[in-house]
Amino acid sequence: MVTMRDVAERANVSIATVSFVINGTKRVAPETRARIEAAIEELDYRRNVVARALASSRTRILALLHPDLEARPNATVIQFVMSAAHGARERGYDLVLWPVNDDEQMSHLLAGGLVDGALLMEVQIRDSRVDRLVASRVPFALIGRTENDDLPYVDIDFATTIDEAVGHLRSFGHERIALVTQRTKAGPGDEPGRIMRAEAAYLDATSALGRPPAVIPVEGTSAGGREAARTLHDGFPDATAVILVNEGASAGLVKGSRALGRSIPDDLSIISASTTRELGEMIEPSLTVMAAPAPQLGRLAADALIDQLEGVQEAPPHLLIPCTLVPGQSVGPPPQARRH
Amino acid sequence: MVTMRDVAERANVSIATVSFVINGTKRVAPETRARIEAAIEELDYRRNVVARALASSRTRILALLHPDLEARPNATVIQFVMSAAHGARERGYDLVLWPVNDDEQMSHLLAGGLVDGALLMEVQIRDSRVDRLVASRVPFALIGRTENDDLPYVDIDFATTIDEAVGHLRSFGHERIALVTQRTKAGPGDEPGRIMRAEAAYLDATSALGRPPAVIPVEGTSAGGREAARTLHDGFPDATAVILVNEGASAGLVKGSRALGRSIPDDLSIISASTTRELGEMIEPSLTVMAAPAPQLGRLAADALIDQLEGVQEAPPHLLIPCTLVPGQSVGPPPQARRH
DNA sequence: CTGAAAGCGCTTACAG
DNA sequence: CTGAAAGCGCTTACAG
Repeated sequence: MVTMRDVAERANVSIATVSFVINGTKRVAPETRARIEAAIEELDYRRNVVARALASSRTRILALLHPDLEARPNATVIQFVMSAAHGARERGYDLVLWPVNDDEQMSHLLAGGLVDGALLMEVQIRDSRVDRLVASRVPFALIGRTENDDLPYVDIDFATTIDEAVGHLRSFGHERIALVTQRTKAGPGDEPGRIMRAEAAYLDATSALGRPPAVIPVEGTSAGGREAARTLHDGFPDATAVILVNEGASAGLVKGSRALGRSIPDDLSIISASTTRELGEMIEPSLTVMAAPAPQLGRLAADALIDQLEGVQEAPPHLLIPCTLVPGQSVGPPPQARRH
Repeated sequence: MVTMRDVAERANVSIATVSFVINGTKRVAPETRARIEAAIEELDYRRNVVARALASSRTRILALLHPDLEARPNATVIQFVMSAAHGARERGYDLVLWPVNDDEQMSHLLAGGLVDGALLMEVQIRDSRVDRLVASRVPFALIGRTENDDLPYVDIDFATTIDEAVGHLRSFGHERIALVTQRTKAGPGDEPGRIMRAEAAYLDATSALGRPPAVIPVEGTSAGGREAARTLHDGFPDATAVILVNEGASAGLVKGSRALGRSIPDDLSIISASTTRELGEMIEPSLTVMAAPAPQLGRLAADALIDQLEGVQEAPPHLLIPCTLVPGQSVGPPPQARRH
């Protein structure tokens, strides 16, 4: 292994000077710099990142803390992960994946000094992991939000997203609109913020319509989607449209509704919010979706955290981005409107 | 920050002894050990992983090298990633995500000394990244295989998988079976091994049937799937069944075939090989799939690599696991058979 | 069974 | 503009 010492000897300088040119931390005479750069080139030298980390007490490694899902993570989660990894790499940082469900284990990992900062996914309204993070003194950024809006975060703007979805349906004449959400093992209050915020926005919008709300929480699976179709059919027969905030149940809702003899969109219009375009294309009829800005958000989260680590920024970042409407073939006028 | 020195002072021993009990590297008198453990507990000491890495020249970090996909990685890829991260963590290793397409950049990262070993995904028959990996002297395991079978790998057994798929279709009476593969930007020969191996197994099986082969390479997207439906319809009208080795095109093939007036499975039977159960459930009618052993393979790859690093193993690991048939509703008897 | 000491390969005040 | 030296927090022969 070629070390900085080898380079220094070959260039006839001290290792300090080599360090200065590699890091650009001090001005070095042009001729000296040239000699050093030549030596680096000739020896094919690469600075050891571990030694650098120890000496500078900066590892340039970030952790991505995510629940260790027995269930399959959905496509949106993946886009977060990949774009965060990419964004980090582009700025010279590495991203380690920490699949942890246990607060204790998380604190342990954080205390090991491997990472300079952490990104936390699947943040809940009340989230003990966030308390641990704060206590660990490791800088972080949340992907999602808690009740406490002061912490640095990056999140989907669910209020705007749901408003737009409702507006889209209303423009077709729908007034009775149901909401399918995701059931969590956690009790009420500990659910992911997206569920609570989407629900709040939905309640707002339906109260404006003067119609009683219809909220149906199911599992994020095909079976959950079919269950939602049944509940909708039996419990809310007057609903002419439904908005999903449950990626995994989307396909099941469509299949389940059709199995119950309801044609889409003739009998029922469907919008799946906070998901991917690809999902919409896979389903028949093509689903109208609100595409999540996951690819941007992952990178933004990484950038926000790195800015914080490098002292580039002023205030803690608070970024909210709504989903984008991607029309498919699952939304049309409600049955009454078509009859007239 | 509390260091090993703090612990040593509090327990009245040298830091060497503290190191011995933490790592279990040397026997220590029970009373001494107890004093040290108490001190660790009281000070809530956590060994610094960076210092340990530098001193022991073992970072306990693994890299997961994967292409930096502009396109969305499919569900199977994700399962690999997540299970590899989980498997690594369980053995005390961290997994960093390295989205790299450029060989040069890969070598650079490898030379930095951050990782003890690497896992390489999306391996191609001829793969310059593998040559770089070998040259870098960093231990590795492949997820997939090159031509050179001597290197350590973990892979899906495509030959067996395709054989089973063909067998399943033949048991329903199909004789004319087409294969839809994935088109790659790389030239022939540089495609992912799974395509070549699946194709070879398919050619074998169809030659046994005495029928000319029908191989249709398309993009791994919904549009690609629809294109495959058209090609199949126009170019191979006598085919009564099709096997996909193209996860992303599965839904499009179903939608496209139905759009062309072909009922599934009445007019055309479909099996999607090397994908997830979830994909099968999402599609209407439910797709018969060969579920990829991705959740196991990711972990096995991590285990194989770690065994290698820790000198636990004898020979380089060569693990092949076939996909599992999960019957859906997309396979039935061919039209001729039903007519009789 | 325990300790003193060298060393891992860098960065960074501090001098000059 | 450059260098000598301390130090980052550990591990690991080597002695005793």
